[in-house]
Amino acid sequence: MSASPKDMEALFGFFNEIGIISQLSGNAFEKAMPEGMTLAQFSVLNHLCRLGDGWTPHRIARAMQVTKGAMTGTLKHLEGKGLVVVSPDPSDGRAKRVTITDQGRAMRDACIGAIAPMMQEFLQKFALTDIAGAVPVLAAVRAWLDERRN
Amino acid sequence: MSASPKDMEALFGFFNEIGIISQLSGNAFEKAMPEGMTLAQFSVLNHLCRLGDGWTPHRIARAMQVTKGAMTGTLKHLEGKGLVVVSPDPSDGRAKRVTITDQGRAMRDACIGAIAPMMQEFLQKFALTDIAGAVPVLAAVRAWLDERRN
DNA sequence: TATATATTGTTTAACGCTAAACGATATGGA
DNA sequence: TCCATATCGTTTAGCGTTAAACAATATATA
Repeated sequence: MSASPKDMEALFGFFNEIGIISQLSGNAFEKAMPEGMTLAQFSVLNHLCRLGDGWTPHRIARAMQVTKGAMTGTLKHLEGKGLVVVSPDPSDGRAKRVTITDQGRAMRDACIGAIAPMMQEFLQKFALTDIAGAVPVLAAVRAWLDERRN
Repeated sequence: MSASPKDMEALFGFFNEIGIISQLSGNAFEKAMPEGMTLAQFSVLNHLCRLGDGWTPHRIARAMQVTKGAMTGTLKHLEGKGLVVVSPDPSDGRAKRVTITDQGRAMRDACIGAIAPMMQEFLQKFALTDIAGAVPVLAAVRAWLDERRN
């Protein structure tokens, strides 16, 4: 049995909403964050803070679901601002290691603080349970897409 | 009362899933579509097919939640492939009008056909009701972000 | 009517992303 | 040991996006 046009429309609507939310929310985040900080840059800092640093660029790229080339650029920006340090891996001549600096940690905290008011505003409008309720489906879809890609 | 760190995490998780799905799904679409067609280009064609053409670039840009500058580029690509025609508006010297060509309609159909197998695959894994069930929340969030932006 | 303001579309700079090609280094098998 | 293959990071080309500045045209107001 093949998908009816009606089903296609519904799926389209789903992915369309997702795409627009991604764009609008990412934009809102970047407008709130300290000058020059992007969502991609913040995500890396946040990742290093939460899960520890010393990772290779490649492994960070995989964790962020992004290509190596994209990560090269993002790390270059972060390094230029002194928020991370990228040094050669002593045990592997091909690899590098990424370390977050104190400045980087401070910037990550500043970003979270800058975003908090918007989150506040958001929670006044939406019940957290409704939002959290949608996450499992989203996570399943994300996992499927991620698996399918490889 | 302010949002707890736990709440922030949950919200972060929500927007993070959204961002990744947007990126992965957009990528999967573009890989399936005819060579050179992008999601942005297809979206414009689809819009013109479904809601009729003769729109101004600015109005299309608003409908797609995109800046005028972004639409200028997308229309240029579509026009270069002969999929749309952009002509001056007789009644307003500033404006232009966008018309879809027969080739454009054919390309839109080809894109939908190319995407169908993936949709098929998707529906074998996910219940449409689960997906459709998430749409109202997503639409509400999208509406909030859109309104908040202005 | 004349001037100020608003709207439309384009252009540019900066950032993000992918895909593909490359150089450098590791690793595993003949 | 030597060579083929794999992995890591960089670079480039191409597309998408925003924000901001511009030119051209419309509209409204004084």
